[in-house]
Amino acid sequence: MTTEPERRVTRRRSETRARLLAGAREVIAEQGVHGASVEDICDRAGFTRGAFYSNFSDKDELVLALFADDRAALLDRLRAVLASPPDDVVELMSAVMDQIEVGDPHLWFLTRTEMTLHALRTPVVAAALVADRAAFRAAVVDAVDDALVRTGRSLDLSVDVLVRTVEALHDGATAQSLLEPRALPDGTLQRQVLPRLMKPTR
Amino acid sequence: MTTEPERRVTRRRSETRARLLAGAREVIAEQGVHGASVEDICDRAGFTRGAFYSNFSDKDELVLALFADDRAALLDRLRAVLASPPDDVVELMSAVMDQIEVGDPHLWFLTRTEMTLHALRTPVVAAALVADRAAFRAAVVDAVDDALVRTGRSLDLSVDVLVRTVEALHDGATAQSLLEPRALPDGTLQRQVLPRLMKPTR
DNA sequence: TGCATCTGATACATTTGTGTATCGAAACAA
DNA sequence: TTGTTTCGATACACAAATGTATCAGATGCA
Repeated sequence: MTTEPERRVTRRRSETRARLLAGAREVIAEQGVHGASVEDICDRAGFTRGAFYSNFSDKDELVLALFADDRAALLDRLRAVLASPPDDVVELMSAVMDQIEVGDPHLWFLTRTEMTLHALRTPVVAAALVADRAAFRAAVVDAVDDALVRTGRSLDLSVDVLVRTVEALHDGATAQSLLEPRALPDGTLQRQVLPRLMKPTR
Repeated sequence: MTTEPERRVTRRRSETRARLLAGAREVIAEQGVHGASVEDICDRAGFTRGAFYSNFSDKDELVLALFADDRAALLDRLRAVLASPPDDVVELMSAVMDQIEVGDPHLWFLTRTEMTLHALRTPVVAAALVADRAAFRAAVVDAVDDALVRTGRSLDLSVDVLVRTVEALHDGATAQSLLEPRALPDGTLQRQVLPRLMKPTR
């Protein structure tokens, strides 16, 4: 075992890194992972490529960092909600769903979709994404089970299937809402369909 | 109004064009619209860039043609199914859903997702996509309404919302199935959830 | 068959993107 | 402060992609 170079990270550096990631998120949303050049990203963040290559070895590394950040942030938000879960399971699932998407739906959807595509094309990324999603589902399943026990009710649908369905529905519905904001305001479909999926019985 | 140059299209030419489109579909699925170079596409189709620029003015034009083809083909398949619709509405919707996706799910999903992303970034493309989807939904809604009248049943859910939900669910579920083919074989989620969404009543 | 047109390959010029090397300036420890 | 380390800008070399011009051979028509 050799000791690490032990580089200390200055405040300036971590802010530069954060700004580069934020810039990358926007540019990638606008142009896609391939379409976004390193130069585009730096311009957006207000740096030159020197700063970029000082912080990341190449674009792949930045993209990985960006996606990993997003997934970690999602898990954090989820845990925050599940810390004090509502008793009503429909409310609970609504609250969970609200955490999936945060900030501008456009930016969120494009980033998430780019992440999915990237995963489908890159097995290592797929593995990481699948693992994080499994953790997400497991946490929700536990919370829903607890709530059911607490209130003495039950669902006639596997909770795991329910969570997967909610995820799938949310993704697809958001795509439609972004394409037709007038005809289908964001969240409309989800709100109409979710209660119908889970009719708890005593 | 000036008359068009009136170029006649030889058999060879249309086959070249078709092969270029087929090559483009594959390469774009693998690398995304931006990631696919014109040269990549030509290699895949077995041509050089000369053939490409003889048939398309640039990559944008080819991408537009590819997506337009896909949408037209979908509408054709739909009409074929609706020519002899089953009486049972769940069966009917299943049959419709089967037409959405055709061939290799991987290729299908990646192409469709690239199309959605492209539309979200390009208003003109979005308009075309939205129009075609509206036509799709309208056709399905009519068919379902007919079937309901025929069998003297009714649904407790707007048919338009139902169709949108099925589309959304199908997209999201396919993404999950591609990422986790073992845990969630293709179509599993759809088959479990669809009947639950539409409980026809007398 | 012979002629005119069309098609797609090749070669070139240009643009765009990547990654590295260098160095002044900023940040921090003493 | 002063000395030392780290950061990010600039400049350069190289690679990849695009689009145009040209032309030999294929194709279709008379």
